[in-house]
Amino acid sequence: MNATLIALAEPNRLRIVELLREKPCPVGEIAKRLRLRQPQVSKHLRVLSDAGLVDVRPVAQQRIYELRSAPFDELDKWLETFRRSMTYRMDRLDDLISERKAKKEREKQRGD
Amino acid sequence: MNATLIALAEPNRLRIVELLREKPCPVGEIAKRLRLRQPQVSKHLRVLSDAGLVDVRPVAQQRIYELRSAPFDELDKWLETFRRSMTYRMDRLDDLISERKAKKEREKQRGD
DNA sequence: GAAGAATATGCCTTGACAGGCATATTCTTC
DNA sequence: GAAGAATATGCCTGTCAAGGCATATTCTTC
Repeated sequence: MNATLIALAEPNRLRIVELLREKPCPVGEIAKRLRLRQPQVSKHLRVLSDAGLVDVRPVAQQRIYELRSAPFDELDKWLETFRRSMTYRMDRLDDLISERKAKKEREKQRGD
Repeated sequence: MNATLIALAEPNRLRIVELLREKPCPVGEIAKRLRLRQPQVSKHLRVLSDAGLVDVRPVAQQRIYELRSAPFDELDKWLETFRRSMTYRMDRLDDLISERKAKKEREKQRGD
């Protein structure tokens, strides 16, 4: 769970994942489409792989990366428990009010 | 979205969020229950607040922190589109592969 | 088996960030 | 208004991870 979040937190890795959401992709194409250097892409894919977010499949010299669904299912379950415990805050108005208060607080403390 | 993930990626912050899932909580109690130093807790809460994950409500000298639902709703939406495109992808996986091969063949024969 | 394509890895540098601690700030109570 | 509780902030340090680059590795094709 935490591993999944850590892997997804890095901006370029998130971009890679969102690209892979469309379709499986070889390293070179990822690098090209996201305008990243190939070594960095390989490293990011390594991290994603270690976290269980992607699978690799070799085709000739290429390596096709694709998303695994398991971690996303987990994340979904985790979110579900959250939704349950937060349903009592359904009214938007209450949210907006406390939001305004918090913002004021922050400004005040910064001496703005 | 990315901000939410970054905020959640830090292990102790994740613990704080999971604690707040139960009920709103003042800083001191968070520190005590998670066995963290108060300043670190305040700093983590600052990050969570900046990311819009929590709200603050002052009560006497205490500050009660509570989760906001909006970011989790967003995360949920994001995940939903993900699941959609992943099942779609799974169905068409083989098609995409042979498609790619065919494209390569064509490029090759053109002398690319 | 030599050349070249696609990818992975190792080393280095730098920036960001979490923890520790002291201290400032805010609020209450007397 | 002084004392003390609850919290925030500033500074310092160490660590870790991402980017850059060179190079190793693997596979294909001739």
